[in-house]
Amino acid sequence: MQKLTLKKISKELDVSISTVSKALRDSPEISADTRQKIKAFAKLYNYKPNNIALSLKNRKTKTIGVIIPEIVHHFFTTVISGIEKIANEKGYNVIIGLSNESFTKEVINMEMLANGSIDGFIISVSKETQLLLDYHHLTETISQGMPIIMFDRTVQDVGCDKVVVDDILGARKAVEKLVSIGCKNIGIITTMDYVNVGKLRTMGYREALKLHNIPVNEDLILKLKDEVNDAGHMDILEKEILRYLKKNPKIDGLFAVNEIYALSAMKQAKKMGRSIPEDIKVIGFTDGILSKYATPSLSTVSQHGKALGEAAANLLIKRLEDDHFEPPFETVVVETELIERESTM
Amino acid sequence: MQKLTLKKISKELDVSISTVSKALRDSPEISADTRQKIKAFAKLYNYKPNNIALSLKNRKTKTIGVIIPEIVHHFFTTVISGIEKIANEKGYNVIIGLSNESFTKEVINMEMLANGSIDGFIISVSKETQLLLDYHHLTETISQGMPIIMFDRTVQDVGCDKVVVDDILGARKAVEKLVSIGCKNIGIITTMDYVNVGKLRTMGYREALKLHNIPVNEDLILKLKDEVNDAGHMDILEKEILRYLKKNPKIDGLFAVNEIYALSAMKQAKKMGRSIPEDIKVIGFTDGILSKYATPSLSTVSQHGKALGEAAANLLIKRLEDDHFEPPFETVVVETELIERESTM
DNA sequence: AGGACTTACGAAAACGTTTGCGTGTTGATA
DNA sequence: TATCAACACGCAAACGTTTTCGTAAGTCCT
Repeated sequence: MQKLTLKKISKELDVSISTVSKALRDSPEISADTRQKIKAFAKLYNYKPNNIALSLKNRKTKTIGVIIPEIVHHFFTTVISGIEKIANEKGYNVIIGLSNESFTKEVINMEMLANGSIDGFIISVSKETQLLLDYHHLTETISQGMPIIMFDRTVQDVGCDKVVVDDILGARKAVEKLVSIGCKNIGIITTMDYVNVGKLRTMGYREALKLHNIPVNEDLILKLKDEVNDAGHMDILEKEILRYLKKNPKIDGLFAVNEIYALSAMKQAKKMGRSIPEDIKVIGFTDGILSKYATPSLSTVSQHGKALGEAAANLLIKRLEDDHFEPPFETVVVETELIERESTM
Repeated sequence: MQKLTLKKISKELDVSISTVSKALRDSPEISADTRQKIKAFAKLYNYKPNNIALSLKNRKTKTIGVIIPEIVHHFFTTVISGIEKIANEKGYNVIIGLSNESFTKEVINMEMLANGSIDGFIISVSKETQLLLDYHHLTETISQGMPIIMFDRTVQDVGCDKVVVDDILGARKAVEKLVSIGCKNIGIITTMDYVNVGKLRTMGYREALKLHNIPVNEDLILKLKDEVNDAGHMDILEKEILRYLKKNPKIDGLFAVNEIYALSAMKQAKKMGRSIPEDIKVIGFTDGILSKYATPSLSTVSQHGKALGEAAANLLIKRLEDDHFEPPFETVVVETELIERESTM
């Protein structure tokens, strides 16, 4: 039994297609009699209008495209769940494209979707895009009249709405917390500077120290190359961290820009015979599942990913429904929250 | 600058729409001359055919719908990444619907997508659906000529392709491992029976014991209610587990049907002064991020989620491209793998 | 020069909707 | 009885493609 269409109904009931359409939409043009008949038939055979045809007619697909670097990542999934929640409430679908941190895949994915499949984008750009500084795919999409909302990994020079977490403030609050509970030698484990969020969180770290008149010791800043993040290279990551900890034995407080760095650090510290939080207090970034179930559980800066996703979706849908794609653009800042757990108690 | 269409090109170049279409598709009907001219123009202004129009014409959307209970869940995200990989390779898009473990949302989501938006489904049903045993949305979709691939949480009585992990065997291998390294009192922390995978893994546990002539002690089987999985109810979960461990002090081996149960158990055991793996060896299920970064790192049964997703996507796309939606249906079993880490060393 | 072919293009239908407009039938009114 | 609303419905266009078919002009042959 194939899908029912207006045409089939019209044939079956011996009326015209337009009569069927109007009847189903309760047009007063159609007599109550035939209206009932048609609606009964449609209900009986469970007629549902074809979305594609509607999309073509209305020039709206009611679906939004989400482009993210990776999906096996707790933060991004929370963002998606927020997007999906709002989208669902407002009758939108969510189509997902993964860039796998590759510029090319990001471009291809966007081009694939930009040709009518979706009404607008929500995107967090790949690391490679941040490196190459090539944003033509973004600007071109926007100039073709398709709205984009950027989140988390945003790029300054593209004009569009953005939803960001206050990385600097979040990091600052974390480090200040460490200061306030008595840490004298606070280190940071972070990423290379071209990763936007890593850079910002490092800035927050410096800010906090300056604020408390603590001189910044560059030795205490460990910048990890991207490669160590690969699942396969966990050993390298751990070795780097171990070396860092050994080289800086006076560290009594540690701020890591993500969970993995934080947990690895805790593990290596324990291996060195130092206990947490007694000897070293640790705070991470991103309230993922790891922090919660670690032993000791990890204090962390929550980014409220779901709220972020909700904000992005709301922003996009508002633009779409208002049919207003021009500046001024908004930048929503989602507040971070320091969640205290065992690693700083 | 709005999107370019065939019509606009045709107007601009003063030819007919069909000429443009044919020229762009390299039809020999069109003279080399005009062909070049049209292609140059199209390239210059970056013409891309409208996907929606193509979908309507071809009655194919080249997108596949994925319905899962939750996205903030490592296993599901790995599955999605596998699906997306294959989909991407074959020119398909992936649209995601979240049921949040609710039957109603599952039905609504499917109905929303089934009306032309997608070519086929890949689905893992919600717990509520498993409880209610109501599969009309699945069977109806199939009878309308839309193929469905079920994975992980499958239902027996729906005729369609399936991709499953061998839960029984995986669990058996885990428990046998515990036996082989000398555990005499092996407990299991599992879910209520209506959760399919929990039930199967419990069966595997029983099988393994029987195989080694170890009598099953029902006290050692802890079945946790679903509610304790909510992020907010972690304390209840931990209390339940603690009570269980105290009631069964002789436990020296523990098999948990998911990571959270396993990690919580390790934490509570440590709290009781028992060390892992010396006093209690632990194995979990699902090779998530928690297992890898736990301290001690957790031995676990990997389900190869990505491979599972790839298999599902391949199965679906094969059906779609072959235009063959009838039985016989396949059931692909993805092998599990026991990953040994510190918790059993 | 007239017929048969080839070449090069346009018209139109189809996919499934929605909607403005035209039109035949009815009943009422003058 | 002629006029005219009101009513109830059908036609056709439009969204952007692809593709089949029709056809005008040009070429070739006898």
